[in-house]
Amino acid sequence: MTKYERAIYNIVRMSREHLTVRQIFERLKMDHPKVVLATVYNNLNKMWESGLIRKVSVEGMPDRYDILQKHDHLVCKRCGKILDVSFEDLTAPLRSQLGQDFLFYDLKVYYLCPECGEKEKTSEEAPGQSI
Amino acid sequence: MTKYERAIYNIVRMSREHLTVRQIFERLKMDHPKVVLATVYNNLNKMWESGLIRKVSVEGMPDRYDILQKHDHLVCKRCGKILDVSFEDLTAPLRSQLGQDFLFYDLKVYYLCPECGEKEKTSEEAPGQSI
DNA sequence: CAAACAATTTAGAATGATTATAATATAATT
DNA sequence: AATTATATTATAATCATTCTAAATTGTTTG
Repeated sequence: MTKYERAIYNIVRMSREHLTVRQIFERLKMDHPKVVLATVYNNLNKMWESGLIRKVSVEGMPDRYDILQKHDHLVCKRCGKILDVSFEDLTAPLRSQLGQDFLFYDLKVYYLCPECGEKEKTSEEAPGQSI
Repeated sequence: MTKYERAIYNIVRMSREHLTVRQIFERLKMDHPKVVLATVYNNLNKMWESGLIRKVSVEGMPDRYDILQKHDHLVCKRCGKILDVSFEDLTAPLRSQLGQDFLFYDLKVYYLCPECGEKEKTSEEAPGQSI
């Protein structure tokens, strides 16, 4: 592991949030002011390809990264903020319903976070919804 | 509904695949050669915001659109191709585990499609993986 | 240690997706 | 028909991401 790879990995690992590439870059620059955005992309892709980190995508927003295996996500459909949650494991029932093996699954539950729930009531300019 | 809105809606509705904006644009141009990409974006966003169509995002790929409510997705982790599947409904158990109401959920199961499963064995240049 | 080779980083250009803007065209309303 | 509102066009602008080639660093081996 190179020094940047390790540093990026630690930023992703230590963060309670789900960081975008740009946020990771900003944090990395605190300790390594000369680093360049492409390096962050290179290392994130490398670690993603090797399965070390996970990419989380929410429609219309840049991908985010996290590290913890085995958890699900609670996503605010309005502001896109993500919380970790752990629902009961679905691997076995999904495999049996699918009738074949698979690699992993991704479960997101969309809701309105407390702040957005408030705003939604008044504002007519809501960012949008899914499904 | 304007003529473009209706036409775009029908393209999304009729397609067996999950189309990207660009694919929808290409199909729309067959019947309406003068239409412009921004119109496709405008109408898709409008229909997405009003809940008429659904946006499906897979990490690292442009968003795709579909129409059917109430189904899940089987995604090839290598090429990103999406198939519709219907697992048993999780609304009730998720709500009770979460302890609160939510808007909807999104369940994706990642696997290697037959073509990619083959390639994976040989090629050392695999596009990557998640989790 | 030094030469040779491999891998990483940099800088910046290139590509793609999406949004914003202002002008024009179309549709709806009085 | 005149007025107003809404959609569409044609760009330009903005982001996110990838690519390229050169420079740098790291590793291996004579």
